[in-house]
Amino acid sequence: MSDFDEFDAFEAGARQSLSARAMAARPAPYLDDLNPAQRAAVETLDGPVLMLAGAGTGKTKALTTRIVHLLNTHRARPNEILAVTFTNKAAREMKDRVGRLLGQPAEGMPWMGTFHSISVKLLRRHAELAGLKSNFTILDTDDQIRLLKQIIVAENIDEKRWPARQLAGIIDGWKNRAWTPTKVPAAEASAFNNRGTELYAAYQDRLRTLNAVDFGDLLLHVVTIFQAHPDVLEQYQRWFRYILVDEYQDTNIAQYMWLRLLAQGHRNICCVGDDDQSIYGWRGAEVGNILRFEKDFPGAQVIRLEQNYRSTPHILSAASGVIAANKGRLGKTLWTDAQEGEKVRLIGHWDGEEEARWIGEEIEALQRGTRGLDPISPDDMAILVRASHQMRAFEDRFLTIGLPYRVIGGPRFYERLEIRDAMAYFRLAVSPEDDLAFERIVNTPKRGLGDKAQQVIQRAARDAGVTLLEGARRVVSDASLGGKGLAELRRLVAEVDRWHQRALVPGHNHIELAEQILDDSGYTAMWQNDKTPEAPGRLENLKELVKALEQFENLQGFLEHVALIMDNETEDVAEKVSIMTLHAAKGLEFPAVFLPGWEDGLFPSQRAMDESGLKGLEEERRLAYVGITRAERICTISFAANRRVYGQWQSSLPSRFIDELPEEHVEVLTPPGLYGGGYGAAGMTASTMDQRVASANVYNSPGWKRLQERTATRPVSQPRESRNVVIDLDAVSSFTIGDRVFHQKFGYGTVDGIEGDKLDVAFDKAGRKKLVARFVVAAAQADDIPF
DNA sequence: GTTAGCAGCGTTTTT
DNA sequence: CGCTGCTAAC
Repeated sequence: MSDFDEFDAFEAGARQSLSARAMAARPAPYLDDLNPAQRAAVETLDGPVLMLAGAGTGKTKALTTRIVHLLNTHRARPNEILAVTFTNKAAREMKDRVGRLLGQPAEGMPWMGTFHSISVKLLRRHAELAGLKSNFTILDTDDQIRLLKQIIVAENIDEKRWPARQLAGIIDGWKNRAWTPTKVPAAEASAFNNRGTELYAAYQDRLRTLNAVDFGDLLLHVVTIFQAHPDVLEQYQRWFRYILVDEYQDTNIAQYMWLRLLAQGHRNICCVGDDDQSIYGWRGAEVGNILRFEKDFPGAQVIRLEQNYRSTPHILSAASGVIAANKGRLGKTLWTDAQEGEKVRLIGHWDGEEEARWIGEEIEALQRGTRGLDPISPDDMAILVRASHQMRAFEDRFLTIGLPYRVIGGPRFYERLEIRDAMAYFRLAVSPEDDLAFERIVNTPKRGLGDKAQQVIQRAARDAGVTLLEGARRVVSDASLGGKGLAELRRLVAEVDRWHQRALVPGHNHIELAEQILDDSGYTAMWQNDKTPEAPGRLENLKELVKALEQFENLQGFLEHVALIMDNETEDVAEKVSIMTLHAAKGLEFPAVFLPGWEDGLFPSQRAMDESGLKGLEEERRLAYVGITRAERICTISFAANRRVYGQWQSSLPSRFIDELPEEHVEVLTPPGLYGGGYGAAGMTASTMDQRVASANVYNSPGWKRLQERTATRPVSQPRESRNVVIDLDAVSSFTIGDRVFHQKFGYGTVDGIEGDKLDVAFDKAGRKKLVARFVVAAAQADDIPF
């Protein structure tokens, strides 16, 4: 049954009257679970509501309980509630929790999802109003850039000086502001060498021809349809009795307009957010949306959730102290009942390597339980960095000491080359007219169909006004192409036809078909024959892709799903420390959090300050706030005086955010090996330092001096005599010098030396690394991962 | 058509 | 320093 069936019946006048108001609300035991503010947020159902929910104040609980309350009081039926999130993860969590509260799966809530997934649903229904067919394809960033590149080249613009990536950024920015090509203000006319708007229009034309949309279009088309067709808008305004929005501080202008238009009907819109956690301004998010809420929605009630259930008072106060330096906040005062706990710990290091070393040891100490603290599992610890390149130092160190870790947020599954290639094959099998998919795979694997051959196909297609596949068919029958390429092309066309025929059969085995496609096309073989370190992993990923198909009825359903779901959740069981960016950490919490790299220029990032001035600095400060408030019990901030940046040593001052930490909530730790003499003291003069950083005048900065004044005498985590290193004799003895080995991250290499449980490996691509033996396998084992 | 070698560059990234 | 992406030579 379509999600629109009931909606259509409603539009036809067959809606049953909601007996809600006549009916007494059923008992609501779920309300007893809430604090007064949460309860107000749940029970204030009518009219606009802004729920200002600080970090760790039970916002999701309030939001989900509110939905349950709406249902329980019969204010709305499940399909009349529009509940919008940003991420699929958040949508999933909301569904789960509503289901749990209801005691049954929240299946009947078709309008609970991300901005994008809901927009797709709306746009498929009204595609013709945007000049599209309802089976349009959704391009990801990669396709988008390839398309723009084609346009730029076609316009004879020097792609070097004016890269497609940049144009994509400009166009995205415009779409985020809900500007169609004709609506781009004159002030933007100089964009992209004065040709921005013109190329934007060309790009939109091309998308329409391809029956495709990019991510920005999903929102933009819906907004423009609503604006141009009040009758359509009105239906939805009437249908959605209650609207809920999560992470409102992250909405951009287009999303804001989308919401405003829909909310004009019943005016029951509840936005949840925290202006202090707005960290996506650079991506088009407008903090202004949340700051302006009361003006935008007159009569709005603002409910503050301020009781924090996550962190200790010291951590909370430290975070509040930092964020207090921002101007123009709506303002909240977080408080907690929790026990005092540890102060926020602050430590300076000589360089980035030492910082990584110290954190590694500290993690092991926390894991064992030191200084009267209960042991903390590595699963409950996280290292949050400003920029992903900071992760490397930790990975290197942790590999050396054998500390298991996981990196959150790396390249995502569906963005990987091999997955995108495979998907292009599937797309072509489902819709042979998908020219972008055809282009992608026509010479992958190599079929001797290079630029020249592809030009011939392009021309044939354009001349006849047909798709590339049809163009290719003509080229084959005319034999307007030479030798090997022609034979290969003939084969490819025949194969696509065959796949398509099979894909059309209702109830066909799509998993078998997918495997067949990858095998017939030679794609699997391509990676099997590839001897680069990545190849085994790629085959593994392809296997996973096929496995993912099991959850769908056919390829089409799968492709539809994947276009919007780009997440990569691999649940692994081992206890591991998490390493991720501060951005990726939003919404998460950990008993122990490490915040390294608090140096001016790195954090706050120089670039953010240069490009966005005070606005940029304030966003960085919010990022600091997000970081600190991730911690439940232990929060450790650190910085390094020296760091290698792009191969050059650079020294920096402690972050200005460190100065903003209220002293009474901070304990300054002394790094091992430095206590006694202290920082700046005689033993650390330039003469004994690395000459490369001798000119740095770190030790006279106000921040450094203040740091010293605060320095407590208690040193922590001194190098320990007995480290609980378990030497895995099997692992040690299973390798000898000269062995070929394989490592998940570094690929293939040769064992060069063995010291205890550590191997010295010269990797083919990644260089020399010292790492614990159990992180590598014999190369022969990695060679034949079957597909 | 493929590949080696070099110039250029270098936050954050929910969909 | 190390990666990406293009040009120039096989």
